[in-house]
Amino acid sequence: MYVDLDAFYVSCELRDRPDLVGKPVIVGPPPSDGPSRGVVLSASYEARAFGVHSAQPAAQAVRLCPDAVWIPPDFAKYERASEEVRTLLRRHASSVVPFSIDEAALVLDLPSAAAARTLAETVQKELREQLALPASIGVATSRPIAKIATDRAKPAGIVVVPPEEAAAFVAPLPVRAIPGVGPKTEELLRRHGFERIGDLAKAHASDLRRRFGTFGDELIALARGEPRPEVESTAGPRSRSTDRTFAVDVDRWDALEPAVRALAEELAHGLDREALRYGAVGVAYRWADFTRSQRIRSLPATQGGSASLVEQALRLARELWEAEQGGRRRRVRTLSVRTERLVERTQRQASLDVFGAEASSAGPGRVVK
DNA sequence: TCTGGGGTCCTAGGACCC
DNA sequence: TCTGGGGTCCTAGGACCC
Repeated sequence: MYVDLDAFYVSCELRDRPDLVGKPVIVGPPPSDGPSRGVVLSASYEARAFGVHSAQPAAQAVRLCPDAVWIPPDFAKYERASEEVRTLLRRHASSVVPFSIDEAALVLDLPSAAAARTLAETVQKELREQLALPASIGVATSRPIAKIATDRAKPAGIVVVPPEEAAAFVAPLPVRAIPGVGPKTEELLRRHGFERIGDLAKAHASDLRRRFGTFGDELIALARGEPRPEVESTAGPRSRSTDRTFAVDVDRWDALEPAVRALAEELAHGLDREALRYGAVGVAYRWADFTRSQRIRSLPATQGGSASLVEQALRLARELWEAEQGGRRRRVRTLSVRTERLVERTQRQASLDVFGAEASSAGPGRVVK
């Protein structure tokens, strides 16, 4: 059972501002703060009627819907609401798998489509009445089909796909409706004669695997409506990053350097709050032409704390910058600092790291007691 | 009319090892 | 004088998601 909260950020804000219910509301950088390079994060359905949608440049949304009420984002508020939702969902399923701040799947074992519908109605009603959050719900025997069903249920609807009807349900839909198929893959599929999901059901597995890698097998299973058990992962986050887009594109190292330092410190504090250590550090630039360059380096042992992160990030940022100065000399639009190969900070791992540092300083092949 | 700030997974080539 | 078959790790980039 896939649960997707409708216009989530806006819905969270409307809980505090009931006077705005029924009006075009946009969560994003308010135009009253001056021209921004930001985008719409969430739009109420009243605003969507004007053509406003998430990820749209704010300036464009202002033109489309000049009377919309803009609210600056409050991510801490949305995180709290998301946790309220998960707590509610856990009362109905032993296993709840969160996919994003506004989506989660309940893993269930139900006797019939009718039972699924009854439960979906209960969950939807509780979300609305207890948390004042509208949700769309899809039910199927595989996650991608449940998600597709949820998309068809928006807004505030329920779509249950019984297993024997799954293939017929997806067959007429365009391949773009498949989660994981974006513009590029859509075009590739179209060139191979796959327009609708039903076309994929007849394809040869080996053929699709050759052209689309491991994704080919998933495409066929989905098109044939095959059930797929949900695998729960207990792994923690794999990376953490933080980005800033400059108000004006930057063309001097002097201006870049303090920003790298600030982002690295911010990231380090976030990792510290989460009790995470990192095994690799990276820096990325998005250039004025919107392409990206990245440099990432693995560390000999995991590290924590802001001093080393700042040092590593500055070195990488400088390298990436000098490489560009020897070439196209583009300006930096967005700066990112990221960490990868994250591990939880525990007593045991901390002591192993100390061992690793001593061992390497003692030279290769030595056993340190 | 320009395009945020987070993330995940996959592929591919090179270095290196047995 | 030439060179197999298997593997891991690292880095860069691409596609996609909310």
